[in-house]
Amino acid sequence: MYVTVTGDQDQPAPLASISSKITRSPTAHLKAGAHLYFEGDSVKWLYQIKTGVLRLTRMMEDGRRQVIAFGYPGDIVGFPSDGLHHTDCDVLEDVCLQPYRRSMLESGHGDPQLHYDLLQAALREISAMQDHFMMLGRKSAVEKVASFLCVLTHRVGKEVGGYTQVVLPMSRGDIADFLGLTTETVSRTLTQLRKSRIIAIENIHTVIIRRPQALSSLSLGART
Amino acid sequence: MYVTVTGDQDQPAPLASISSKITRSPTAHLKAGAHLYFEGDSVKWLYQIKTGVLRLTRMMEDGRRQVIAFGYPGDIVGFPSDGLHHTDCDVLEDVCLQPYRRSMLESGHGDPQLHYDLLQAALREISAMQDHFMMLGRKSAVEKVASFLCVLTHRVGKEVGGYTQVVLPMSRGDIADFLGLTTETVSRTLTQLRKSRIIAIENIHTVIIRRPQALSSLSLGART
DNA sequence: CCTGGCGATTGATCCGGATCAATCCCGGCG
DNA sequence: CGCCGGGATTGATCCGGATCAATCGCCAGG
Repeated sequence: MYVTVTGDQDQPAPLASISSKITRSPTAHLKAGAHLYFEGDSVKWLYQIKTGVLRLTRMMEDGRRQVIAFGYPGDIVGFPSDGLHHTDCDVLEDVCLQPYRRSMLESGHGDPQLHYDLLQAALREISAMQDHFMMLGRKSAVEKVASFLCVLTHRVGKEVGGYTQVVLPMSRGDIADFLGLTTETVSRTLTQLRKSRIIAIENIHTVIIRRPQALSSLSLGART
Repeated sequence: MYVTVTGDQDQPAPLASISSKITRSPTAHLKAGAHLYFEGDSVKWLYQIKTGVLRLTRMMEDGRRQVIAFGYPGDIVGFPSDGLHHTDCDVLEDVCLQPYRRSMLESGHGDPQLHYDLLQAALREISAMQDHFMMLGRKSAVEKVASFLCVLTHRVGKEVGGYTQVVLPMSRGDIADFLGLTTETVSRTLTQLRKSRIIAIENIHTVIIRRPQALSSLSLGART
């Protein structure tokens, strides 16, 4: 599953322990900035993220960009459609990946459990994307940014001195292209959340969630 | 696959001929207005639409609605996530449905071909939804409406006197909630397309595509 | 045939977020 | 240490689409 708002936000990281037969290949390591695949490439492998962060994007001819998802540990990326990748994928923060042959998803001969797990990951992905539709189509800027921070809080927040710390390896522009906003609006919204003492900005890539409850209310549409 | 903009718009209707072993149950018929399932229901069946049109929706507590997809003949609806439905589904235009047991997707014992076909449908769905992200996050009102009409033209357009006729069984509000707009904006945009002689509005539920090429350009971002 | 009602259209105005335009901040490098 | 460059922030203004508000059009029911 990707970083998207889900109805019940406390579901465990999916596939934390995927089937562990010998069908797995050795893990791959990639540095930030590396590309995992491009739109149009034919799919040979799916990847489960062990550590690090990926970025999945799609572009229009005129350069407009949509970040489809950020891939965090536990997520599976690379699902084929008609055998091809339909997004670009590159590395935001050094990753360690567990590759699985595409055939493990599509036929599963030899490892039914892995086949099942990959299928379930695909199905969860559909559900997560449906939630993101609501985000893109119907939420205001504040609701979008608050939702984004809420999800990250639950997925990768770390407890530090009573508060939750969230690292944002992506740029403001990436967040904007994920939420359907501009960099300026993302920046202004973060400032606004900081001024209302809901978050604190430790540095450009680190925020502290000071009032998680308030953030959650905002993400659902509470005014101000 | 659902009604969503895909990169290559002329791909054949997916699963037009799904595996035809005896594992299939008798078809079901439902009248417009009937509900097929609700969000939170546990999934027992998937359905392939033979004829008619379905509407998949998701709601926020405060009543904001997102139409996730319109289901047309050939589409499969009802993919489970954690065994549950994550949208409501109701009937816009009388449907004839071919049900498949959920187990056919998840294990496929007894009919590997059907299992494979359902999986491919799920994967195509992921890809279609990614395209819709670009629509919701990055396209203008005109681009959204033009894209919507383009897709319907290719999927369900009928040739009538040299032009293509498209039937819209859904209301303007449904279209708005699908595209992340308001009814008023959808209505105004259709009027605008009519005045530029790109479409003609035969009646509320029927439009004629007079200049498909112009419509397609608009959907990709051509100005005016 | 008249009437009521609801969705669609059209008009007027408002406003949230985009756009345009400076700084600011910070990290890398000479 | 000072300079440079690119992302982030902040400010001023603009504009596309939302909102508020009438009609309009069409069909169902008396």
